[in-house]
Amino acid sequence: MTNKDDALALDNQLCFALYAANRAVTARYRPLLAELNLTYPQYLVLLVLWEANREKKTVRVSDLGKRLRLDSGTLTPLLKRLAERGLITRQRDTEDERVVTVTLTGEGVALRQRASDVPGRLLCGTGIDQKRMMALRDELRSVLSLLEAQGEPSGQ
Amino acid sequence: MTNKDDALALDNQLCFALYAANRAVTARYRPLLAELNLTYPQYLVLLVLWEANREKKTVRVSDLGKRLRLDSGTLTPLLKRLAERGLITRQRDTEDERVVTVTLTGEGVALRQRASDVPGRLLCGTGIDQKRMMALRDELRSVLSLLEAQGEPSGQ
DNA sequence: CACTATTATATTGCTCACAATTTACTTTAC
DNA sequence: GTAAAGTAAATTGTGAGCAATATAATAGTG
Repeated sequence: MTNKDDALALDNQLCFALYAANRAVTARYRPLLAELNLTYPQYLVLLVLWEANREKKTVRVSDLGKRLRLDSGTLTPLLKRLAERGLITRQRDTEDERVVTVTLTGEGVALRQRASDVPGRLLCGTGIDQKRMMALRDELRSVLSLLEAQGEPSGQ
Repeated sequence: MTNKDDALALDNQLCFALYAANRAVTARYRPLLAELNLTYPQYLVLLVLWEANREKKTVRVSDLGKRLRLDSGTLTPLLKRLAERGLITRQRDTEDERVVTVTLTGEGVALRQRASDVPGRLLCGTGIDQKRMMALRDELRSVLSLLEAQGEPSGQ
């Protein structure tokens, strides 16, 4: 009795803590990203594109999906909005016409500099120090890999 | 240069770890909650209602909002769906007609038992032990309160 | 070469999240 | 008591997320 009550309560706490913390962080980003006219998922996509751009790598929609754990149902409309804003171009690969390659425009590349102070501005004043942040990040990553590891093999 | 590059690197960002871990956890819940015909946010709302029910407390829409950090734009349609399914009732307070009180139906109360094994089933096989889970929960809570603490005072 | 399976993206439909606005009611000030 | 300010939900509109399905192209099999 108390066991299952506790289980439901703790469950409540951990899953809710994750859920609430995630939304609190994105809420912090919102005003900063609004200055760049970006949403949080759009910013994440651009982070991947900026990184690839520096390494002269091409990025396909499926690459973004793997990296961000998002499917085409989420990415396609998001990328269309970024394309409409002139930050990226989407074009079908001529080699394999199933593939769509995403490329930053000049404007898209330029936006990187305007975004470069976002991470710094976000944390300043929160009282969360670097070391603690990285420890939490590492713990979350570890949990993520545990969650992603199993389920795949046995799952249908 | 390298500093700002590192800061903008996706993998370095706490926010992405949080974002991905949160979605991975809700993805784990999804099949379990689907058996109860519930979504994850609906489950969170019910956790609050079950708790309040045990303490014989009444819950208003605004109480749910405070607890879950959600506004009426999210809660109203969600609660309407739960009401349509016969799990809750929504009724305007006669004392103060601006207020809507949310109450579990018998079916809503009964669902608690069917949900009681969800937390146990979720974690089994992930290799995440209780102690670690609680530490993570505490750290997330602490970060959440830091994020929520400041911003309020200066903000409009 | 036809046939099947696989892969990559797009589309549709449903459910959050949240900003901005609206509606209705209550409280406060005068 | 009436006007103004404040409060509680609901509504509207936009942008995710994701399941399920559709479309189209490639790869593999006989």
